[in-house]
Amino acid sequence: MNQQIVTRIKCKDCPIRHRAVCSTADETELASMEQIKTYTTHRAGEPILWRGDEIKFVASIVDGVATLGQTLEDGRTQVVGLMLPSDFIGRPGREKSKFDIVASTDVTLCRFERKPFEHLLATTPHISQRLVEIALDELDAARDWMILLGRKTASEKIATFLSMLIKRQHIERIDGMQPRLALPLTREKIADYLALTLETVSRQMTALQRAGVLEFTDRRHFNVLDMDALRRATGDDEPL
Amino acid sequence: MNQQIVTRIKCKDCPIRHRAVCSTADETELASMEQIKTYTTHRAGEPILWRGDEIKFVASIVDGVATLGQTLEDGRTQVVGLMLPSDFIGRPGREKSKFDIVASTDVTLCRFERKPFEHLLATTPHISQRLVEIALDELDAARDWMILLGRKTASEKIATFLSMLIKRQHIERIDGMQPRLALPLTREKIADYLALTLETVSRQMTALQRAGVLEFTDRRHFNVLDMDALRRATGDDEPL
DNA sequence: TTGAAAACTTGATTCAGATCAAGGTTCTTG
DNA sequence: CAAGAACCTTGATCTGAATCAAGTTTTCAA
Repeated sequence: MNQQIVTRIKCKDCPIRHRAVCSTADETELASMEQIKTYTTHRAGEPILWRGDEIKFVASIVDGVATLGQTLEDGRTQVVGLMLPSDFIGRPGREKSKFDIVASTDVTLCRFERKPFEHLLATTPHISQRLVEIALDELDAARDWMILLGRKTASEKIATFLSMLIKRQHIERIDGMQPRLALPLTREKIADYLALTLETVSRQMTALQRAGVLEFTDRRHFNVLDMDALRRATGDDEPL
Repeated sequence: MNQQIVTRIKCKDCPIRHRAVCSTADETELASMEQIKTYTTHRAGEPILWRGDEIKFVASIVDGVATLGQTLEDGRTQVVGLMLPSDFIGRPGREKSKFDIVASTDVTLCRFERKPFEHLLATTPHISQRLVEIALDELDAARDWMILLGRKTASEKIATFLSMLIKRQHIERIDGMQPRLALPLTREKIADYLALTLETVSRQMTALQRAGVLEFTDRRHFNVLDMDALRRATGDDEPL
């Protein structure tokens, strides 16, 4: 596991301070977290943790994108989670990872050894409460993804994926400007996340472009031309 | 919502006492839970909570089976969770349900008004710790289901579903006896859970019977004749 | 007890997306 | 900066499961 320890950033200057597992921690609590944290970076494509590995640490994603993946015995794979900045990696109270975690872009982690973190959890209600919220939010997200995997068509899947990226990266339309997005995954990884093939992903993205819904500036960047059309193309009811 | 209040059962005599959200509660804590609980029953087929409804209560399933479901705007449906005895329904801290919850067999719930339960959570670390465990276990289960929905074939889906039923109902093979199982869902609901059609579910079950893996005694009951063959038919790696 | 509805099975046909195939474009690195 | 490797696109064909169809069996209410 190729990784590199980088300079510590002060928690109060941290870009994910207000959204991560530490968001509800007060100054004293933050000080104890600061004690036990380490920053590491992982290059795009490198594994962070394999299925079956001992879970030595938990972490928040500070920057970059990682995938949580599953594999069947014959090699078919499914990405079961997309981890963006402020998301929490690892599971307190579990010895071994059930999933492969792979850096999809260059990733910076704010890492805690598992044992000290578990101690912190047991003694700091603010942090354990935040972790419940995070777990329940992820559970809702996983269940939303289940209807996508089970019942949506290829074009609905692509539209839902792109809408989700826009929503989760907190990208807003600023007076008339159309949102511009970077795809953090290759066509192949998008296919693994949506349960399609890379050919189908490619074709459906081309179709959305031809329909005038969006416009690719290069293979990994696009502008949304018609946000409402994209929303309608997801097949979803209005969100609650 | 047709429901019926039934006689209270004492917590210490409760069949799910050792597995539900109350499992780590001590005697004092159990006493406070006993204060605010109510038992209700729901007939097979009746809704317990619709998507968009205000969440007035949370509950443990004492007996029976309920489904958590999602619907797309054109009516396509996906069951995103199967709730068995000791499972927890509802989400503290959320105002409205994101899912339809429907009794699939007759169901008995041990119910708590949401607000008093949230108070209990905030003041009873044992219960909130247990709720984190439950949420994280459900998250793992949801992610396991994602690879089924995305990448498994129809026959692997059926084999996985039947294996899961055996595992979650804690049915053991007792000296040579083959496990006998009741299907708690109709073919149509199984199809909604596995993202298949009811016709495909029917055909694949017939195929497993013809292959000698299992044997139906009637439409809702079967014996497993070859547990190893069933396990192999799931397509999974060995579990960790 | 019986008639209708619900649940299930089996067969024929269709189709969305997979697979197979052949190139084109953009990175990477020596 | 050249060449190989990744990554992506587009086309032709195939296939697993959906859809359409026609029954049979079971359940349940009147």
